[in-house]
Amino acid sequence: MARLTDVAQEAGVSLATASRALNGSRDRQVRPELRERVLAAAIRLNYSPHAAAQAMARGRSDAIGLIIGDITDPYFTGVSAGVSHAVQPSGGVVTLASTGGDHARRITLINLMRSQRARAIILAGALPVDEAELAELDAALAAYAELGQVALISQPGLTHHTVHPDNGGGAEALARGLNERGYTRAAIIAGPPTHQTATERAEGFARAWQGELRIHPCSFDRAGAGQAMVELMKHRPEVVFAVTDVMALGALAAARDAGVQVPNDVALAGFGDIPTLADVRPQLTTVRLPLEEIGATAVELALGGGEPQTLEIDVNVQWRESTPDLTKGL
Amino acid sequence: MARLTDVAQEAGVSLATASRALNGSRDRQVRPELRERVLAAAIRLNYSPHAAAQAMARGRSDAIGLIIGDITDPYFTGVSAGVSHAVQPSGGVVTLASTGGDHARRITLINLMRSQRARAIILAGALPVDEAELAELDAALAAYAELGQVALISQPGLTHHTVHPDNGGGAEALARGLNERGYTRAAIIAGPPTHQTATERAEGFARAWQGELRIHPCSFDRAGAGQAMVELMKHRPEVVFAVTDVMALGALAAARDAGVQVPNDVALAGFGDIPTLADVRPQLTTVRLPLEEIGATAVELALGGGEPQTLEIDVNVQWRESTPDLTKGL
DNA sequence: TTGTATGCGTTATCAG
DNA sequence: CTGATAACGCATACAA
Repeated sequence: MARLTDVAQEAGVSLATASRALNGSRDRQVRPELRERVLAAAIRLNYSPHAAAQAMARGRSDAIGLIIGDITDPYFTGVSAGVSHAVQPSGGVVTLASTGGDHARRITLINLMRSQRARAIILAGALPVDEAELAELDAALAAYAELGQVALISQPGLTHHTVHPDNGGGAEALARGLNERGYTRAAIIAGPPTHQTATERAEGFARAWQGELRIHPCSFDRAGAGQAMVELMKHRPEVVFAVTDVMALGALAAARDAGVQVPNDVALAGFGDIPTLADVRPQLTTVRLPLEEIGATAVELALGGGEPQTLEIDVNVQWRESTPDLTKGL
Repeated sequence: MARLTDVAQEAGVSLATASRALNGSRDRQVRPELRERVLAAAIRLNYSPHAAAQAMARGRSDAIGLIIGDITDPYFTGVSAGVSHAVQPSGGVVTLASTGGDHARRITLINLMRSQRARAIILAGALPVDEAELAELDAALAAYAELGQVALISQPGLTHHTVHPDNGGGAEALARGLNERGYTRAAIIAGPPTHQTATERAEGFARAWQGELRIHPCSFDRAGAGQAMVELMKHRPEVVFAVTDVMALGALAAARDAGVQVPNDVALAGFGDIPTLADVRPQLTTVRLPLEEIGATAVELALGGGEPQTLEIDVNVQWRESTPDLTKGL
């Protein structure tokens, strides 16, 4: 593979000149004629700059690291798309890696990004509740933070930039709206109590809800929600709130399997408004998270630098078929 | 940020020893006692190896580049998950980037991976049909190929490793099965004639189909498929085959909007079996692509080296509600 | 087993 | 404007 030295030689100029011609360092100019010669030589030799060498010589890298939970999860891919688009203009490169929900792997990935000397790390996904794990995460991020910016997409709690969707507020609005629509007996498919995002949503709902309420914990996925739904059906709630859309879909499938009709037998609401919902019937009421905006905001924060700040992202309820208005007759 | 030199000094050993202790080069051993000292020093100084420096000194990188079309597309995320899992054990790092379907950006990304000196490039997505574009792509890959392995997930046609889902065969099987189920008037929502994957599927279907057939080109997405569906409805086909699931869902939505019922008024089939389908009713007949397997196979091929070879991936039809058997009464 | 010295490809500093 | 040359941080051949 041709090196810059080779290009310089081929063009009959010095290494320094070749570097300046190809890279265009802004303080040094190169005579057009020479520049042409260098460019031509580079093309002739099929030259490709050695990114690692550049990074080392420059002492910095233009990569930004994005760590997500699961690449097949529409929540994360939505955020990733936002990050990707936002980074494009600044010519940055995104290194995407997913943890699969594994704490150890998340730490590993943070250290990996540190090794890469990434300009920033964006970490999407709920913070661990376990004290030891949180401390370990904090330590890993702190170690990185003396090198680059960190932006969290989750809950406030660590001293880094944070993008925080208003989970509690959204769930509150949902609860109030359901009350107004005549519902009085609700149940929450709440996910694990150890999951901060899940908890924020469940608590927000509970805070605003007027009436009977049953809270059923379960695993933070489709299957867990399905099982929870089966259990909850025994108590015949009027409406079920699942703390994520994916879980709401799991609940919907379980209901269908059990011969329970949504919304005739029970109303159902989710959280997130993932694209998948467009093709689901009945259309699901949910709380919309602007995923792309969330990702883009994280990039802004991370690249902007400055003191750590927390940005709240507004969410809003999308009322749809799965939660009909009971006050307007059947 | 602490360098290896600092660690060596702190531990009272030479640079070389520190390197060997932390990295464990296999031909040189380090006395356990010294190793402990180095490890302790590294932790004390919060040392993090400089990946770029390592890459340069070693003359190689352990990153593998994955280039996909769209990160929000379940087809690509499925493949990505497969790649990611397959790479894990070998300790590799995946750099994921998406082209957004833009040819120029794809070329840019290939060159970027070349700059990174990635050990392999996995390129997922249909090859361009445009001669000039194909030539440019070929050139970019050829330039990279003298440095690392290339694995294509698409159609055979370039001299690199290729993972090729049997699009034509799958579509043929679908067509035959529909004939057996009593259908005689079909239509294809075919996508753009310039899209190789779309074309393989449409042609496979046409090849095996016995009876009336109308082929309707459109853009390779949900919206295009919806418009196509509206057009096709005027001709009252018994069954419509959309060349991707996403397009089938677009068609389904369009049908619903037009008051046309699936499968009562028209049967519908897709291609891919993306996870989304689990929550769609009626359950959609489709041709299942084993996405994770496809991704994993690409990794095997790329990391295995050797002469370029093409691996065909078997697909199979999933018969579901959207294409009832007409020969069994209503 | 340990240490010394060299080179990886590039940028940046400093003279010409 | 151009050209030597010294870093950048690490791995490794070679020497001890």
